[in-house]
Amino acid sequence: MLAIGEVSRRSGVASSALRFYEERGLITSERAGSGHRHYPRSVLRRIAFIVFAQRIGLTLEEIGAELAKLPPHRAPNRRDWSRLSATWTLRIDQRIAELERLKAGLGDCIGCGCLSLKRCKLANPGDRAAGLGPGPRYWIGDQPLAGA
Amino acid sequence: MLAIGEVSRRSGVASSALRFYEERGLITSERAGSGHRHYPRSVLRRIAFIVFAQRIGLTLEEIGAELAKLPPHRAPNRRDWSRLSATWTLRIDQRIAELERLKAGLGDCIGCGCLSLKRCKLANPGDRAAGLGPGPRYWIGDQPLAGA
DNA sequence: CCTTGACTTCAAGCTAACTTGAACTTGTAG
DNA sequence: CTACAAGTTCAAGTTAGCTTGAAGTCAAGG
Repeated sequence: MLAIGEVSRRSGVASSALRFYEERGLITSERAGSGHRHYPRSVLRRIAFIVFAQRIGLTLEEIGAELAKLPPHRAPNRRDWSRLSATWTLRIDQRIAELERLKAGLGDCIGCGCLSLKRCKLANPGDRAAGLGPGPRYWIGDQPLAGA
Repeated sequence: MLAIGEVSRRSGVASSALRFYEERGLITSERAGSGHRHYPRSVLRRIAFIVFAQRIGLTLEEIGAELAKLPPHRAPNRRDWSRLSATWTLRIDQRIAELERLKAGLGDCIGCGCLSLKRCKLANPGDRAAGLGPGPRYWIGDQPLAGA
């Protein structure tokens, strides 16, 4: 069992962040009689997952949903983890594809002045990986005219 | 010359956002006697640039710095724009490379439980494209032990 | 002239993901 | 026993990128 400071040092994630993750239900801890948190070693793998997932572009809420799929009362094994990461691979590929499209569009769209909202769909609408807040962005594929 | 509502409709960017961009120096407007903003058509291309750049992962501050490189008293031409986007291509490639590393690391690191801070450097330290706030993240390449 | 809608400014609010500070308790070393 | 580091909770602050609301102005149609 590890104290919060120990986990923080080993993971590189601040203690305050760990408490925050716990509040959000991403990790759990047992409490000593004193009230101090104690973590099993396996929490480190869980934290690694969180950090990787963030880097890929998932929100903490999404990450929480993924983690909830792990077996509740058993230490996750290799297969459990790889099942989760399978969906990531898809997301990563989608994000890469979007970046490739953006790259290709740099010359075509900004360079040439093609600002037609109909022609210039560089990104797939469904992608929330880059999570840039609300508000329509026709150029990035939000379908300005079709539909509603 | 276009009114702010017109620019908003054509670009898909909210009027409030346009005012915000102006406040941050990303775009400029002329004022009618009434105080209303009037934009030249060229502002649309500038806005397109902003939207694309955000999608790639640049902050508004970085975008402002890029836009500041455009000729001040002349409408930017194709070459001007492509000069700017040249640096983006590099960023995009770096980000793609990071995503590829993450993808490759999914199985290796989380799957197998390799949580060693020394071995598990999946991302390049300098990359701010994903901009996930402060705090060290050893696993993503922040060099925990070397250096200070 | 009156209404309506588009515009103005300014201040405050929002979300995500944390951090920071205050005030307090616990565990350990000397 | 006394320090002091490390832990606790809770509330409030931070940054980015806007949005929303209040209060008021301006322009065009009837």
